Amino acid sequence: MPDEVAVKAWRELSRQYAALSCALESALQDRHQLGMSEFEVLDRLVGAQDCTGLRMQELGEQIHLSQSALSRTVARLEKDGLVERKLCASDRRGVFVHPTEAGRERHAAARPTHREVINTTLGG
Amino acid sequence: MPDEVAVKAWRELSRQYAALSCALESALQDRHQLGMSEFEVLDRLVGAQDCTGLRMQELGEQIHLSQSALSRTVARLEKDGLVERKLCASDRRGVFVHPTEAGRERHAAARPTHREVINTTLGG
DNA sequence: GCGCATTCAATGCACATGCAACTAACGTAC
DNA sequence: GTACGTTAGTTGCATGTGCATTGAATGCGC
Repeated sequence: MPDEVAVKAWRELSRQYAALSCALESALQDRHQLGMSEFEVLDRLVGAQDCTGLRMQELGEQIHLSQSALSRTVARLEKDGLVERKLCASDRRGVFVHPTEAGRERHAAARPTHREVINTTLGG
Repeated sequence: MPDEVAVKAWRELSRQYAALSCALESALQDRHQLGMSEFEVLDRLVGAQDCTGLRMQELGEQIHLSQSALSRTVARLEKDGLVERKLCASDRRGVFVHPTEAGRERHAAARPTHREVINTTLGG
C-alpha cells in the first residue's frame, strides 16, 4: 500500500473513532450515567450468559483497556452496585465478575442508546 | 443498517484504532521521543508549507483534540524547542504556530517510523 | 516439603485529556 | 468613547489511562 493512501486511511480511521467514541461517551453519560468503558464491560458481561460471570482476564481480551484500567473500571461498576466480584474457587488468584440485577437493568436501558448512536454516527 | 452489523463495525473500528494508536504511540516515543499527538501537530505544521505557520484554530480543525489538549500539546512542543508561537499581528487573540529547524528535523526523522507502523499494522 | 519463576489482579504514580472558568482582544451598537 | 456580546487561547481542576511495582496464589523442579 502506498504511504499516502495508508496515512489517509489512518486519518479516516482516527476521525471516525474520535467522532463515534466521543458521541457514545456523552450520550451514555448524559442519559444513563455510564462511561463508554463501563458500558462495554457491562455489555460483555450481559452478553456472556454464563451465570458465573467472566474472569478479569477474559474481559481484558475483549475490551481494549490495560489491565489496570480494566481493574478500575470494574471497581467503579462495583461501587455503583452494577457488578459483583467473586473470588474464583479453583484458582484463587482469579476474579469472576458478573452483573447484578441493577447492572442488567442499566445495561438494558442503555443498549438502545448505544445502538442508536452507532447507527446515527456511522451512517451520517 | 441492522444493529448487530453496526455494533460489529464499531468493535472492529475500535480494535483497529486501539492497535494502531497504541503501536504508533510506543514506536514514536521509543524511537523519537514524540507522543502521537505531538507528531500529528508537527506533521500538519510541516505539511502546511505556509511559512507563517498555522493558527491554533486551524490545527484544532485538523486534529481531533480538545482546545485545551491542543494548547498543552503545543506548549510541550515549544518547551522542547520543536515549535514556536507567535502572536498574530492582524488579530492579536490568534496565535501562529510554526516548526523550528529542530522541529523539522525531528519530524523528518519520525515520519518513516510513522508510515512504517501504519503500513505494518493496517496491513497485518 | 522448599524454593522459584509465573500468573492474576490491585495500587502508586505520572501524565494526557476534557470541561468549565478565565483573560485578552475584537466588533458592533449606541 | 463605552458597554456588551463574541471569539481565541490558556489554566484550574477532576478524572481516566498506562507503566511499573506489589501481593497473593499457582505450578514446577527437586
